[in-house]
Amino acid sequence: MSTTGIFAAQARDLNKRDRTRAKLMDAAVRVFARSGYEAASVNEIAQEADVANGTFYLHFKDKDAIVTEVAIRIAGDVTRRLDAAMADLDDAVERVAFATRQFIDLACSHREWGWALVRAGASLPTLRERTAVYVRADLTRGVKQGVFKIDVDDFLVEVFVSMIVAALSTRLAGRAGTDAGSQLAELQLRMLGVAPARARKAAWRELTPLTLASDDTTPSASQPRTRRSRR
Amino acid sequence: MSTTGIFAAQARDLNKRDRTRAKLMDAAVRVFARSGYEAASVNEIAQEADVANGTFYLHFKDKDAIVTEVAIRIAGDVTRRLDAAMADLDDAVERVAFATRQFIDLACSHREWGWALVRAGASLPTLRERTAVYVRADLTRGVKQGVFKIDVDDFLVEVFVSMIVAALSTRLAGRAGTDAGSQLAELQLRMLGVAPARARKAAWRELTPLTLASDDTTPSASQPRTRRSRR
Amino acid sequence: MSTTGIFAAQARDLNKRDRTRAKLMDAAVRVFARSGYEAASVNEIAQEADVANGTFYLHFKDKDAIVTEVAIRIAGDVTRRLDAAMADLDDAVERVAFATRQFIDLACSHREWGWALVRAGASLPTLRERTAVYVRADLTRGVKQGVFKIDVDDFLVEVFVSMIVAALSTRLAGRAGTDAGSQLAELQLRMLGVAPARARKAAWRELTPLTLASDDTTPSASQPRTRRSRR
Amino acid sequence: MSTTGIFAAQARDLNKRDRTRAKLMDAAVRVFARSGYEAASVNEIAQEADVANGTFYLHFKDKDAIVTEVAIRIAGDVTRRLDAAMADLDDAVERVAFATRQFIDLACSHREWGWALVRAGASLPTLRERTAVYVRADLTRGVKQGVFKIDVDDFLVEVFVSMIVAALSTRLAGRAGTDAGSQLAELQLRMLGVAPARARKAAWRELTPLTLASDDTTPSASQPRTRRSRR
DNA sequence: CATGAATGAGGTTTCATTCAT
DNA sequence: AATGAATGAAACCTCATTCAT
Repeated sequence: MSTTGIFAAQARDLNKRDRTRAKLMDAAVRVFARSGYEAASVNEIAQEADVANGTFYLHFKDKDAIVTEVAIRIAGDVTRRLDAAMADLDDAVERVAFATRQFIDLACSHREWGWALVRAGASLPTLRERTAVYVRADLTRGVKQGVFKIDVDDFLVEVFVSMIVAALSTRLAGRAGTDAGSQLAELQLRMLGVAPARARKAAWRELTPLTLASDDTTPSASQPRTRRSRR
Repeated sequence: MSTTGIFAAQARDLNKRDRTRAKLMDAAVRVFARSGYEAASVNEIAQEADVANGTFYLHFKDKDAIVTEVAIRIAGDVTRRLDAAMADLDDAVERVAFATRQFIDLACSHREWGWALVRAGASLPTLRERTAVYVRADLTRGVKQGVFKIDVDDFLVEVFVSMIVAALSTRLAGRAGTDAGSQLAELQLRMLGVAPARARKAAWRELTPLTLASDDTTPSASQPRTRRSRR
Repeated sequence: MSTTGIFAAQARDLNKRDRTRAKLMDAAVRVFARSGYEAASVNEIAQEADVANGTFYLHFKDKDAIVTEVAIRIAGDVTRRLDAAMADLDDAVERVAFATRQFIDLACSHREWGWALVRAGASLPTLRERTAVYVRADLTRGVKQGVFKIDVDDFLVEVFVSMIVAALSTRLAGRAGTDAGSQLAELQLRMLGVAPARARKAAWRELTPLTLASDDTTPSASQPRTRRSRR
Repeated sequence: MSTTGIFAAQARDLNKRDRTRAKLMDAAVRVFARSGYEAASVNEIAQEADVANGTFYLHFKDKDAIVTEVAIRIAGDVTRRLDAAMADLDDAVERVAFATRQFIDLACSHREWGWALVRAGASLPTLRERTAVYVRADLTRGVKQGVFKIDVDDFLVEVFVSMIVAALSTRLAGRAGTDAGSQLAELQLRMLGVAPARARKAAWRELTPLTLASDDTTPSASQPRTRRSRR
């Protein structure tokens, strides 16, 4: 059960068809993490999911389809999670620092989709686009609040997101420590025009780790961990 | 001549073997630019180079070999070019701004290898590593000069390089204008801790475009183009 | 039915996978018979078996694998058959004559694997080794019975087996008659030191032809053909 | 000079064309010995001969042509050599024993063409045919002299030659000692109907080793070794 | 729904042979 | 004569996808 992937956990109570579908998606994430999108083979995914290869095509039109689906689901899960956690966070500086750090930590605590993100991310425009929306919103908010001295455009968003992916990759590869998120957040805030002292403070503030909803499904009251101290 | 690739241009006067080799390398760059490294096939490269498929193997063991060779050559050409142009530039702020901007402009004026860099860069560790050396040197220089407020480590270098690639990608895709280099340089300098005003000034200073040596080699005294405004 | 190969006949009642595998093995035997091992191509085997080329690789890693499998199966079938038929034959002279003759006749009545043996035998060390065990046993038996005046070693066994293959080859090529087996057996017995008269008698004794078990498996009581005159 | 092949040694004084041709033939022998005929590539032969690959085709139509040529030359050299050495040997028993033993010893002292014989012999029908003529002559002689009790036909000759090749192979592989020739000769004589005592005596008689003419070319009077004691 | 054998297009790689130099 | 780069047919093998069960 602990080795069961996120999607399977979420689908535990659904019908068989959906459970098989979820098994395939989890398998895909693991395989993409291992080998990247191009090198992943449908057979490998099916095998990893412990179903016959033909079964794959009952659930997905082709390899592209599962990638897209996985990307959408991950993006959805994560942004929903982050969004909820930041609901009462108004300050753009804090939001950006929080989102960057939590995203990196989240991806690192689910190494498989962290790697999938890094290894297959290039082939997942959907993922980048969906993420970009949230990034852009927070950057714009910061401009409106007068704390970010930048023009928010595609260019900036792209650069901003790439920094996160680069940080994630370096951290997953073990070439950065657990405070990679804080380091990056500080760099990003300075880049956006936030005063160094303020950037540092926001980036290194104590943080309660998030977990993906799925993990909670298991026991019930065991995790009262949505309580985060917000400034 | 304009359709002839860089390598072929450089090999114009060499023997047939080397000219074919150069044709293959130019073709590889075009194909990588078009489809990325993974999707590129040896046959496609050979076809693009207008040689028989078997010919490829007279020159390179496999796809990896040509990619490595291409990466080494590009990295060599570019860093040699940039290095020479920055020989008498001492100020780290100016160096970083100059290098970032010229690199992006250079890559954009050789769209094919610009795209190859973006599309296949992940599979070109050699390229990243070789580039990283120069980046690190300038970042360290800035720290020593007291203008950068950062710790220089793998993490920072990786993030820094990723920003350049992201900017390049956005610009090549037409989602950023010709001043993408300046925009990015400004962001980077602020990120490194340079005062905003100073960052802006260095990033937007007038600049004489570089060209790759190859294009020049032919005529001799014709280009007095090492004229760079020095602050 | 007569064009169906031995393996396919044996696999008639098995599942599809095994039947395809058997078809491939039969095809391999035919192709090896036609062109020898080296010249045989996987595609040719697949084509001969009337399956897609990719199908080959679902069943065998490469040409080596199928050749080994075929060799093991043939060696198994034949030695099992001969062994059973000689179960109550104690006299080494009779055993050697019987085995040599039956082997050659058997291989000639299954021309395809006879030729495969001859054409690909060199690449079937497994086959030679497995056969050698039985040969050696009978030679040793003869020495113990005092009828063979030889040292039994690798050298002798190798020479002995080569004689059989040479005889088989000549007979298959039509340059020897149906009594090639007897001729060879007589030569071999004399070579081993058996008195000429005794050699001749054993080598030319009337003989009931054997058939490979496979042909029988299907109909049950229909073939009371295990009637062999035992001396 | 000692590493120079036989053909090159023989061609020392010829014109350049013939020397190159000889180098190619020597190289072919070495390559066939290493890898067998099928696996040998023209490029490999050319490289071994230290000439450009295109040069091969100035001398031989194709791979088959050089094989045939080599076979003819070797067969010629050897049979000429053996023939000369047996010129005054009348007794068929002695001739057969002598030829078998000298052939095996000769092939073993020129390991390269010994192996070439074994590895590529199957593809050298010419070689077998040319050898067969001499074998047949001696067998027939023995029948006429009343010492061999056999029918001389293709079948017998084929078996007889195969025994020699098998013995040679076993010896080259190191699985038989230096007296393999004698062992085999004794077996063959018994097989042919020679009385065991006589067979043994002829097969184990003291023997002066032969060498191929080529080796002599080098020094002059140093080898007065064509003197063989003949009974 | 699920299975898993089979398909076949398309990739990789080798090598006998040709041909411009 | 010799060179050696280039050719292209043909081998090898993988894998997305289909289909009979």
